[in-house]
Amino acid sequence: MTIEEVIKSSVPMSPQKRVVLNIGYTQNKLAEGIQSVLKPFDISAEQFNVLRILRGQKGKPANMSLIQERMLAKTSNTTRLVDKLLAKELVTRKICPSNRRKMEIGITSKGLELLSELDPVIVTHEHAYGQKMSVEELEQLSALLDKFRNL
Amino acid sequence: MTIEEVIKSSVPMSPQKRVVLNIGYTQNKLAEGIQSVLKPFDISAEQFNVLRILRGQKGKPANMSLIQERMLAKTSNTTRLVDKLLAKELVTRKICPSNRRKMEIGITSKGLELLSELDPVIVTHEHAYGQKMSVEELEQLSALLDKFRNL
DNA sequence: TTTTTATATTTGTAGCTACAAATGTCTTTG
DNA sequence: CAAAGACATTTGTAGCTACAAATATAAAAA
Repeated sequence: MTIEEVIKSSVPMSPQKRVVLNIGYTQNKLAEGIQSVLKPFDISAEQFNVLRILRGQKGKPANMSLIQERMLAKTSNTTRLVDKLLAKELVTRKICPSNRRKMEIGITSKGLELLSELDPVIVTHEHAYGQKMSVEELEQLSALLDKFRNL
Repeated sequence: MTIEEVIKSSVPMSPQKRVVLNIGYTQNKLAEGIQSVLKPFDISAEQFNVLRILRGQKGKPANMSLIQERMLAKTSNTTRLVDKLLAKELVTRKICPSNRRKMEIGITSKGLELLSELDPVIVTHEHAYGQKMSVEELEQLSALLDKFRNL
């Protein structure tokens, strides 16, 4: 389905507006998919994201602002996400001894195990999209998105 | 900034994954923008969306399922959005006389006035993006997004 | 050293989605 | 007609973001 068919609008629209709608719609579809893939594991997409960031630290503990910075969604409320992960024993949190304003967040082995279970499932989901496109087209799509954002 | 620079990941990733991330990031940026544009008018992006759908009905009242269907976000909780709009006197809601299970939602003149105030502001925001692209590139971007979703 | 300012995080409030269960109304069927 | 089923919407619960205000600690300035 093209975006035109999806919204079956009566009035014609500018290419800009069509792109804006199309990005929104496509992102919705992607998010729904991820969500349903994660659901059986009792973890939200955002919590999953935090776990991946922590794994990326390779042992080094992360503080809250580092996590926030990497989250793409400006003001995801990191405190409350970490609270949830803590309750599931997927992360640890302790006050940084050298600077007691900061927190040191680490991933537990239980957290790492969950991620290694999830990895293949997520890859499968991500690679379900764009199957009908060549690598060149995929790269072009990313390049056009980069250019689109460029104000 | 390219998406690579945004996430500064240490490991290389597949073109598919890069696109997935890029769509998410771009949509975030767009949503933030819309939100800040609507903020002074005390209306959320979702409420704005419902209002536009109602205007599109050109006088015909809409029932809840019609609104839901047009909302792109599968399960936006239409009841609660309409509640908010009702409180601001931007819409009307009454039980459909021919089928009392249904609701008839209409936009008030106050709602229409708000929309006509918002229209130019939104267009300006939408057209801020993609300024550095040709119409052909914008159309190509939409086409690639359509193709990407095509499972 | 005391005050001020900056930094790091948390918390409160309001709005949102996702999903399932509950409610109320119509329609079909025995 | 009455029960069973389908349909349209609402409501409850849990998770999420956005923004601002509050807290706590560290660093800088007077």
